[in-house]
Amino acid sequence: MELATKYNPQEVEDKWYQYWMEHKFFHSEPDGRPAYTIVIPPPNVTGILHMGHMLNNTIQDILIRRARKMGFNAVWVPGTDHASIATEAKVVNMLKEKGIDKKDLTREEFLKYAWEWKEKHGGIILKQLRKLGASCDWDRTKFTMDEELSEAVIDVFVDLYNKGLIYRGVRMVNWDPKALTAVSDEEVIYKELQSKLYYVRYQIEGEPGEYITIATTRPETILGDTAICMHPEDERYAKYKGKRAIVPLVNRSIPLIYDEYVEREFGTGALKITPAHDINDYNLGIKHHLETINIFNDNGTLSEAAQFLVGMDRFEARKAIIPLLEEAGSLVKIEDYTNKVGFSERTNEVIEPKLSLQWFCKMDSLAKPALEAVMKDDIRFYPDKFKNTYSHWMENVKDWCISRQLWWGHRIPAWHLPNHEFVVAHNAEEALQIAQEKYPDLNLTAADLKQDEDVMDTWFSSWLWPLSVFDGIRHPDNPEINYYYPTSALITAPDIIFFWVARMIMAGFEWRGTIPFKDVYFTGTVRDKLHRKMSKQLGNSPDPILLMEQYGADGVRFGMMLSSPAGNDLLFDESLCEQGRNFSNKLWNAFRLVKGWTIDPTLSQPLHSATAVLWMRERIQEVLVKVEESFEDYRLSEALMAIYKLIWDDFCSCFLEVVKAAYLQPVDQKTYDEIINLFETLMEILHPFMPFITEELWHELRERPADASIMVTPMPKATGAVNQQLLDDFANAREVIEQVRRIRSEKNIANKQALTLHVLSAKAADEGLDAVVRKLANVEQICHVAPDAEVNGASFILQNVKYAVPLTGLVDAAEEIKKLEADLKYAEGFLQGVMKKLSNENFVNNAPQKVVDMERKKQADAEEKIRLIKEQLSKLQ
RNA sequence: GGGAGCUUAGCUCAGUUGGUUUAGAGCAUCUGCCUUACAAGCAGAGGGUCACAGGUUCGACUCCUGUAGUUCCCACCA
Repeated sequence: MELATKYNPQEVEDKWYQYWMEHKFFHSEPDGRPAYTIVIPPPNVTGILHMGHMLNNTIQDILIRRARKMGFNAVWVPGTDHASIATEAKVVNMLKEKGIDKKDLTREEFLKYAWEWKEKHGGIILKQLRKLGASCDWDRTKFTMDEELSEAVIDVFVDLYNKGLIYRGVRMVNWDPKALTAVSDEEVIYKELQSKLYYVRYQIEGEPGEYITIATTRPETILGDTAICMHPEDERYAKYKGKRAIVPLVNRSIPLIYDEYVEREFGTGALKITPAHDINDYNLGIKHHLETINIFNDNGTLSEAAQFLVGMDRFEARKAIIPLLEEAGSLVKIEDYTNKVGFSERTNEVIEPKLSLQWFCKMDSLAKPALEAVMKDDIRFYPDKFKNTYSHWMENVKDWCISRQLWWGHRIPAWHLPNHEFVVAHNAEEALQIAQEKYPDLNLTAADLKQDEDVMDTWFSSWLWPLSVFDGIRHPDNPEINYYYPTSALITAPDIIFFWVARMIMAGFEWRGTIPFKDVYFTGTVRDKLHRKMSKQLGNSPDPILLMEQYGADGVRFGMMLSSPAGNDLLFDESLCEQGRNFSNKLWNAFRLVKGWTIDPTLSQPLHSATAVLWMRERIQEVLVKVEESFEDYRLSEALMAIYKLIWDDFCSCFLEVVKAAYLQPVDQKTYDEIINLFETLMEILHPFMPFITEELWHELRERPADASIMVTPMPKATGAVNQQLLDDFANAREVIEQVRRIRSEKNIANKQALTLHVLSAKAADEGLDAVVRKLANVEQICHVAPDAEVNGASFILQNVKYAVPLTGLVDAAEEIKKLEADLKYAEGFLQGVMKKLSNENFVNNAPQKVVDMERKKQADAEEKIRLIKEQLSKLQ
C-alpha cells in the first residue's frame, strides 16, 4: 500500500476520538491509585468555542493525559455554567425576535422558554471540545443548575444565613439598566471616555446676583441635587456658610455643606450632591443627613421625581437639559474632559449607581483562611506574581452583593411574610414551619409566604464547583468527594481570580476545611500578532473549528502550546498552527520511511547503527529529565519544544539518517526492532500534546490488541543517571559532520562525492563514532594521524583537535587564510578577556578556586587553539 | 492616584541562589539543493555593546538606585 506523502488529520482524529469514547478511556471511578483531578472552568452553557477556550482546555487535556499515563487515576470533570445575565439576555432577545416581551410573561412561562432554549442550544461548546481531543469524563458532565448542584447552592445560602454571614440591606449598587439587575463590583469594567465637564451656577438663596458654580459630567442629575458641598477650609466659599442655594430648573432650595472630601483644586471646588445617583454623594448624604431624590426609573429613563424630561433616557436627557440650563441662564461653560465610566461586563451598558434592597454576603471571615493558604503556598499560583494581586484584593475584600434581579438562576430561598419580616429556609414547607414557630400569633398559611423574587449571582454557584460536582456539599462524606477532592490543578484566566478562584478557595475552607486545588495555572490572554485582544468586534478571532479542520487538532494544539508560558499572553498567529501541521507531517513521514523498510534477519547490525541506538536512548533520557522538570513548573511550552527538537533534530535528522539503509536495501532485525522501540517511546512522550497522531502511529508501529491505546500505557520515565560522556562525544561527532558538510557547501562538492577525513590527534579513534561520521558526512575513510602530520586541504579545529579534508584543486589558499585569520582574531580576543581576569590579583585571590581553575583551563585551551591556528597559517603562507 | 510586572537576535521567548569558553532556542531571513521519508522538506550561513544611566562586587543579562517605554491590577475624584 502506498502511503500519502502528506498526513491527513481529519479522518484520523475523528476515528480515534470515537475509539477512546467507545473504550471509556476517559471515564474514572475511585480506586486504589492516587487521584489526579481537574474540574473544567465551566463555560457558559450558551457559549461557543473561542481561542481562549482552546488554550485553556488544551492545557487541561495535556495535564490530564500526562497524569493518566503517569499512573494516576485521572479525571477531568466537564460541565457548563448557567450564566444568569448572559443567558437571560439571550433568551430575552430570542423572545423579542418572536415578538414576545419578557414583561408579558410570568416567571414560570419565561423559565420554560429558557430551559427549552438551553436544551436546544446549550452545551454546543462541550461538543466542540471533543474535536480538540479533550479527554473529559463525559459521564460526569454537570450543569450549575442541575438539581443536585442547585440544592447545594440553597444549602450553602441557608448555612451562611444561619451563620449570620448573609444579610439584606439597602445599599448603593451597580445597576445595569439594560439587564435591569444589580451587578457586583467585579462585573463593572471602567473605561476611559471622552466626555464634557459642564459648569453650572446655582443662585444663592436670598442673595440676588450671587451664584455658586459647580462642575459636573452629569448635568441631568442636577434634577436630583439635594446639596452643594465645598471644602471647609476653602476661603472662596467661607462667606456662604449657613446659606442655601436654588437648584436650577426645579427651583429646589438645598443646603450648602462643607466636607473635606471635596478637592479644592478640581473644577470650581464646589460639588453638587445627588445622593441617589453617585456612591460618594450617597456617603456624603448619609453623613450630612441629606434628602435622597431618585430621578431615574430602573431602565435608565427619568422618573416623575425629576420633574423635567420625564421618560427620557439618561443620555438623551444629558443633551436635552443643556438648552434648558442655558435658557435659565445657569450654564457657565462646557469643557472637554476625559473620565472613567463603568460599564456592565455582560451587557456593555453604562452602569448607573442605584440605591436598592439587595442581599449581601459578608466576606471578612471567609477570606482569612483563603488568603493564608495562598500566601503560605498551600495553594501554588503559576506564575506566582498573581499572589500579589490576590493578597491585595483579599485584604481589602468588600461584602459581596449576591442578589440579581433576574429569573434565570438559583432563586433566593427567602420567604417574605405579611409583617414585612422574612425567613430563610431550604424550601417553602420548611419556611412555613419556621415562620409559624417564630410568629405563632400570625396564624400563617402557605399562601401568606411569598418567595423572594431575586436569583443569586452566578458565581454563588460557581464558587462551589469543585465541591458540588462531587456532591460534596449535600453529602460531605461520599466516596467521590473523599477520593477526588482536593483537586490537583485549576487552569483558568487571571481575570476571574476574584470572581471565581478566590471564592472557590473560600468555599473550600468553609465547607470542607481545606483547599479546593493544589496548583492554579493562570493562562494568558489570546491576542493577535498585533497584540490586540481577540474580539468579535475586531473580527480578529479565528474560528477554532475551522482551524482544526485546516491544520488538525494536533496541529492547532501544538501551535497554541508552543508559545504559551504560564501567565504570558499568547500572540496567536496561524503560522504557529502551520508549524504544528508541519510537525505532524514530519512524524508521518518518519513513519512512512520506517514502514517502507524490509528486514533481512541474516544481516548483522552495522556499527553506526549500534552506536546511534545507544546515543538515541541516552538523548531520550536527557530529554525526559528536562520534560519532567518543565512539567513540575508548568512550563509546558518548554517541555514541548524539547520533545519537538528531540524528534525532529535528533530522531529524524540524525538517528534515522544513520540507521537508514541504502536505497532498496534491507535493514537488520536488531536495528529495526530498536527503531520501533524508540519511535514508540517518542510517541508516548509526545502523546499528551498531540494525542491523535501519536495514537495513530503507535497503532501502526506494531500489532496491538483490540482495546489497546497509547492513552493508558505507562509514560516513559527518566531512569536517573544520564551518560553525559556518551552525549558529549556524540555531539562532537555531529559537529565534525557539520563542519564537513559546511566544507561541501562552501566548495560546492556534491553530497554523492565521498571524501576522506584526517584527524590529527594522538587520541585513539572511537570506531563507533567514526562509523557515524562516515555515514552522515559521506566520508569513505577517516585517517587518524599524528597531531603534527602534514595534511593539505580544508581544515577546521574542534576541541583543539585539527581535522582536515584533503581536496585536490579545490582549496583556495587565500580563502583558507582569511578564515583562519578570523578564527585567530576571535581566539585572541577571547584569550585577552581571560587574561584580563587572571592578571587581576583581586580576582585570583577572591574568586573561588573552582572559578579560577576554570579560567586557567580556558587560558590553556585558547593558547593551544591559537598555536594550532598559527601553525596552520604558517603552512599555507 | 496607588500597586505589581515586563524591556535579551526581525518576531515570540529561555537564561534556575552573580563566574560553565566574550548570551541560547523556535520561527522568520539569506545561500545551495526536487539527494529514492518528508519542498509542509534537506544541508549550510548570517543576526544581539542583554532598554538607558549610575552603583555594589575581583567579576553583573543576573543584585541595588534612578530614568524612559510598556502591560496588567486596584481606587469614589465630581
